[in-house]
Amino acid sequence: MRTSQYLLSTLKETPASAEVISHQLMLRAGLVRNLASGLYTWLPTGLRVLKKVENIVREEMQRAGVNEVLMPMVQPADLWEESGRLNDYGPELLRLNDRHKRPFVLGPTHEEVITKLVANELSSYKQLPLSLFQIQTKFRDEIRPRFGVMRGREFLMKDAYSFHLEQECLAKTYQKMFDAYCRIFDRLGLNYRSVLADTGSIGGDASHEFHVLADSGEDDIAFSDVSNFAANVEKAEALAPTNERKEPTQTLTKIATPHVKSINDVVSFLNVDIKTTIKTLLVCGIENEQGETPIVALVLRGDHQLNEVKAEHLAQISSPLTFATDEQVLTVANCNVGSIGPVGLNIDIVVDRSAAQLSDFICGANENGQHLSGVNWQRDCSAIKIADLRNVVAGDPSPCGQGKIVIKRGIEVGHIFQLGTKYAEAMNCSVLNEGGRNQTLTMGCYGIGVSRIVAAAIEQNHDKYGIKWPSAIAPFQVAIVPMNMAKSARVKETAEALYEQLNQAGIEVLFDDRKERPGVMFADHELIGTPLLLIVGERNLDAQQVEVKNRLTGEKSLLAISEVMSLFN
RNA sequence: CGGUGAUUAGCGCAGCUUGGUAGCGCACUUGGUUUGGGUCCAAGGGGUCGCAAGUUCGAAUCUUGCAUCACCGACCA
Repeated sequence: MRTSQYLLSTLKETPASAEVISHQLMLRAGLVRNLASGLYTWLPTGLRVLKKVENIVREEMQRAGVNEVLMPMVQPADLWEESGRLNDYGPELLRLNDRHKRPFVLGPTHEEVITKLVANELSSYKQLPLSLFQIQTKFRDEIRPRFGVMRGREFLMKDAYSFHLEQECLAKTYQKMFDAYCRIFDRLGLNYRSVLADTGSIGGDASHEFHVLADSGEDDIAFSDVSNFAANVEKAEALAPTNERKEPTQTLTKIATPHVKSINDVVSFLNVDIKTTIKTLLVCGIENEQGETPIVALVLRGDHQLNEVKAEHLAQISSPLTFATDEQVLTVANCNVGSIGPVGLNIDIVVDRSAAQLSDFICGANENGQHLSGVNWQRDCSAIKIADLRNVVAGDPSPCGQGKIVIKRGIEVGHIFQLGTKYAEAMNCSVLNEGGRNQTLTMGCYGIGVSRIVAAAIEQNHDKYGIKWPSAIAPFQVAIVPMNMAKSARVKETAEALYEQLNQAGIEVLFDDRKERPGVMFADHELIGTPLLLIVGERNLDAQQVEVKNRLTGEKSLLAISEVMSLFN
């Protein structure tokens, strides 16, 4: 490709709307352009990278024996009615009507469509197991699109689905997919980790996420500093303290705490250690037969944070987690938020393991402007349940039993689930088994965020000059940068000959034939991140040499023109 | 969904307080100059100042409404 025929579209200045480095560089290097919130056009350079990622994913899926299909992005709402997700999925699901007023949705994922397909196509256990994948645009009406293509509303995803008669077989395919994912991220040249994940609303038995480690990531990952344990913080268990709870030494005392509303207020007003305080959160429970929603109290140590996923998993808590309204709080606790405490509270109380370990602690008194000190479980408040409710924090013992927790940020680029029979049951997806009986299939699903990987790769591979592509996904393998080609016939001839030769060899080469000063060209190619530059100039032509510059290492060396092809062996 | 801020040329911004129909840098066009790290000089093109209404002789500027974009929050005990 010649730059004179190519939409380079690099920018000198950073558009004000771009926050993270990958978004800034994707705009500056001319990879994408914003159309509307969360919607992006892929320009030629960006599309080249996207296709590279896509092809690596495709090759590894095929190697793992997964069949490629392509399903519609627009799906009948009926299908979603059938699976029950039309209501469950919420406002992220974009709904629309066709000219006949028939309801449709834009597919945020394709479990319904694929399960329906397989239900129609398969009839015998002999056709199992079967795995299918597609690489396709998804649409999720994100509450807050941000960071460019990292969290766009429309994005490219590889989604795969496997179908099995037995859990055992699913587990095997799951492992195979896990291995395929490792190969994919290895080939992409990314620094990634597989981590234990929550199965979320999808349910199922096992789930792993694949995260690219980067400070701009939106997820917290908990690692052990000793073993290879890694889990999403949503999932990581906070172990119960091992030491015995201390006996009460203080008497229960009410203290006036005017205008004290938050834990931080309590700590500074009373000048106490935050670890001697607890906070009480009121949330909605499961609706009972009378159609009433009971309120449940969740109790945490002051310095700990509620893990919503863990809370939602509790039998008596409604999902999604909903906090009690101010009116409900007043009814239940006789006070406003900020003064709630477990003592004397006449509702279900679930206490986090760490909070349950405290003695002589401080909490709200269920009376505005009042707190209690010297509070002790059992003596002052006995009807409690204990559960793991909090996020792990750095320094906690690792749930694997070895080492301490370290927390790092990650960008979720892959997620695999053992789904079980949820969709197969809903969509009536079954085959005849060996005994001639109908048997519902069990499923796995496996996603990779193809467009997100492009952004994640940049987060991990850049410097102050621009992008440093891992060579597997670079838009071009090499750029020819001629010095003053307009004035030097020799330079022009040499550059043209090299271009011809590289093209013949099938190497992706960008020939910078613009009439620009050297500095402009160098800056553009460094921004775009082409791994190799071939610099052709009068200076080295007498010796029949070109200069080779490596974008990743910054190394420069001279190479005989006749030896250029040796760079690509 | 809540809060905050923004919207003036392709991009980055100034002008608004104190109303008199727009300016800077980059980019772009033309000519010259320069040519191994974003040359320099000169001339030029491009904006119904997000949209709508209002106040006024007169609105980018004041008022109101709307739209879009961005950031923060959605943990409050």
